[in-house]
Amino acid sequence: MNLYTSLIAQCAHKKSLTTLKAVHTHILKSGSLFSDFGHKLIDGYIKCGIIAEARKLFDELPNRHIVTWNSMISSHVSRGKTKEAIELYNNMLFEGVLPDAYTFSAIFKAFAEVGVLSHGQKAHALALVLGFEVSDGFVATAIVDMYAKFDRMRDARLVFDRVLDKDVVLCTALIVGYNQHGFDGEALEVFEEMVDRRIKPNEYTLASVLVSCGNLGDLINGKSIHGLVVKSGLESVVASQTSLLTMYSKCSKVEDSIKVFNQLAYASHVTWTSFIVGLVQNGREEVAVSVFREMIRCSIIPNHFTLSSILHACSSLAMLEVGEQIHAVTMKLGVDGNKYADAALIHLYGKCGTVEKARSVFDSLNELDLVSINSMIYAYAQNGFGHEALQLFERMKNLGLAPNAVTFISILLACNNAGLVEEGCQIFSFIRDNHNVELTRDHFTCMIDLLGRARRFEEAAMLIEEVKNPDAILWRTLLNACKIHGEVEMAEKFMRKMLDHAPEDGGTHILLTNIYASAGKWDSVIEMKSAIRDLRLKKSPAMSWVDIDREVHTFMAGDLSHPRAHEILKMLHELVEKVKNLGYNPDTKFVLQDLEEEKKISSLYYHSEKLAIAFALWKTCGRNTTIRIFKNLRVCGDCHSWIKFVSLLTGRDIVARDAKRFHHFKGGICSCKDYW
DNA sequence: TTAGGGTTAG
Repeated sequence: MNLYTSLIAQCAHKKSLTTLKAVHTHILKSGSLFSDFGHKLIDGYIKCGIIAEARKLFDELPNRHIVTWNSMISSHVSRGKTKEAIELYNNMLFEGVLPDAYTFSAIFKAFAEVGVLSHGQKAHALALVLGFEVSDGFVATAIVDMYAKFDRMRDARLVFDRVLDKDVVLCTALIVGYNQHGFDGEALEVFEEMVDRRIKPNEYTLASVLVSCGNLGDLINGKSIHGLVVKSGLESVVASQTSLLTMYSKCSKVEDSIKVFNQLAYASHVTWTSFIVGLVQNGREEVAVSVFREMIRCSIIPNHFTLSSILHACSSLAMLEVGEQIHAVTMKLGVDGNKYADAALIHLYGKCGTVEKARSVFDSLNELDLVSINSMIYAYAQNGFGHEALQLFERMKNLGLAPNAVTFISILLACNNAGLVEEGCQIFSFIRDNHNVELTRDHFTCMIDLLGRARRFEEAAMLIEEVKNPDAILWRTLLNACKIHGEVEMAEKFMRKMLDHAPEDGGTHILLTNIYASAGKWDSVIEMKSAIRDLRLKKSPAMSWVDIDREVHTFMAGDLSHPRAHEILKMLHELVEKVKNLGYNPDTKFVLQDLEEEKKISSLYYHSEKLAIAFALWKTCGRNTTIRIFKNLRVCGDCHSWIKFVSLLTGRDIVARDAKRFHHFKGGICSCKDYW
């Protein structure tokens, strides 16, 4: 008997299944009593990872011991077979075997995973009656963790407070619960409490509190916990490092995050991803792309977290070609089908002005959800496809999906960019009557733009009055509408009102200067310019860029410093002469300087978007690809008209993304139908 | 012979 016991123990220790099976057969042949060795064999099979065989023996075993029940239950839980674990637990109670601390520490995880709170609460009551809740740290931790997973932080806290001997794992479970539900302040409080009680935090604790510091932007605590990581000798623990660099990037200390990453001896795929995410969130998209390439070179496989982040980096910089390469990687890795990655792809194609590609990703989705539909509506909105956006909005409602604040911003933007005034007003009143969605400043900005551009200035101004603490952006939106319609007096009236709220807003001053300039009121322009000087405001220079063969070329208005300036100017003059024959007439009201007419015309020619297009046409001569240019400000009316003629003249499709939206020029027509 | 907590995304 002792020989079998020790043999089984050896097999379990070495995880040697073949020997275990041989011992098992030997026991059966020897005629020894199964009840004497059953428990040992079951333990052996569990340790060798063969749960099915353990279960078979368990079902045949008479007089099952509590330890064997516990082993069966916990082995099922740890392998994710939660339903079977709960079934075993219920059988155990049915047979009159009372659970102990080991049983409870395993079973609460199963209830949390299956998602039936009431069953978990019933087991909690039993643990309470049997006296395990306050006396056993393992049980208490499992209950705290379960309540946290059910989003019942108050219950978790009540249990935590009742426990007599709190240890590091129990405290960490509560901290994690708080941090995962957005209660970062509470997480830090528990951390301070444990430090006061002289409970030593470990790598699990530190990883979590660092995330909370990051979420709170609390660099002071973050840095002192960094010190603790070093002091505790946890610098080489990957999760602590991941949380550290996340903390720094969330506190906008991207350089520190880079420093942490560069000092790592090893980085897991999670660490690489966190690093990339931090870079993207801090506007370091280009660095993020090169880090992503480095990650691939190091044979670290990206997952849907990584891919959706890097796709967002491509969206921000409108890097279509790189984005397409990452789309291919996504497909190769089978990550397409993940809702976050798919939404990021739709977003990318929308941001790059390739709506048909966004739609093709959208059409390939097996299941539509709020995020994918929002992404598609936004793609339509930016590109001026108002009716398509509205159709999708209807489809969303028919599917029974409730629109959220993001949906409404996108749909209002869609109405705005397509000039669908009545539709926009209807949707805005719908949001007002629908108490599930709160109206934000963004919704108001969109409506003010829509109304202003439809010359409904008074209605727009009334909307601004409705907003608590209106910001300068709202007024600037209205002033921009005045500019489009040449309403100088109206603009002055709004400017006076606006100055009460945001007297030092540079954007508004510049806008009013431009309104005076386009109306030819040069005296007022001079006055405004001196006010702007007094405020020490700087106007951001107009800039356009174009990506050709993976190289980005940037152009500023009037700047002829490009190494190919000679070719660009030659092409530009040729284009201007040819489009004039087609009917292009330079419109000098877009020149915001007091110059002679002839000088005004030549200053129009050197607008940054014209330089970028001339360069792109020269560089891609003989190809028939779409030209994509990007501009930091809004495209000017004269350039808009010029590009239409150029698209007609050359037969090339031109897509321009300005600060607000896309313009697709084809055969002399723009997708915005001259409304922007 | 049996047990607990962590890091990344829209």
